[in-house]
Amino acid sequence: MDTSSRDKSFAIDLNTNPPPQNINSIPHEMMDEELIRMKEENKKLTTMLTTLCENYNYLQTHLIELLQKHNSEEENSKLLSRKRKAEDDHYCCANSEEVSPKRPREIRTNVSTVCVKTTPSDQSAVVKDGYHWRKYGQKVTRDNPSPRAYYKCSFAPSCPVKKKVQRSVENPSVLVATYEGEHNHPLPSQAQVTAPLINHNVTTNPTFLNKFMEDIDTTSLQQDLVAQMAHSLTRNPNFTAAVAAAISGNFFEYD
DNA sequence: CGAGTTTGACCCGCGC
DNA sequence: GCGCGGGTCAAACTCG
Repeated sequence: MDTSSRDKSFAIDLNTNPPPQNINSIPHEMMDEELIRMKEENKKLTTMLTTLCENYNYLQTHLIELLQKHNSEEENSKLLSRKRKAEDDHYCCANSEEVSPKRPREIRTNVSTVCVKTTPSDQSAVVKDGYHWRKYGQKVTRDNPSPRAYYKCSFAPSCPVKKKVQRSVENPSVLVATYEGEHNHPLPSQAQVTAPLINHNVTTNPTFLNKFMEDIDTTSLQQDLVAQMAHSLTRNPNFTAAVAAAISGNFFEYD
């Protein structure tokens, strides 16, 4: 996302009155009035921002649905590929009893992929999702130089959920976590959850999403928005003067 | 000392 | 049948 272009679209003209030359000459009544007006304006801005975020979330959800549809269509067109055949075998076994007697084949139910953007300095392949995971293996796969880590849910001993975490080939700053199965226990802690880029079930190849999702990280966008607004507000001399007036007004009240 | 991680070995399915 | 590659196991190791 281009920040410079957003500068203009998010610029806010508060249209506040210019500050008087001598702040002490303002009557208290006027200061109070101004303070109330600023509070109302602040409330309006908060409402605007909330609406903006809601609209954004709605659009993101809608877009993910469209991407899922797009990917499933793409998958259907590759029926003869080798990998596809292997996946078909996996899924057909979910409905059949023909499994190996030595090691029962994994029944892939509820496979979901979650992409999490990490900071470039963060080299750990850890996706904090609130659950407790125990690493039981690591492999370097052929199609990706980054090692793939294998985790089992360790919160409940009987929990069948497994997780694979690997950095994206296209964008190493994006961690791709693949979850298999369903937790048979409640979420241990929701406080530790980091905002994933996608928290919907996406049974598709995540690489297509990665490039796109880089740009719409929820957390960073909200931070960007706040930064943008703060930047616009602090650059507006009328706003800074009004804030100064309001603050000094408060000081007068305490005098 | 227990829980979690590392890592080499092993298992198994698949393609040739 | 053989080799390759992904997934799992388990002993050794680390850490709090």
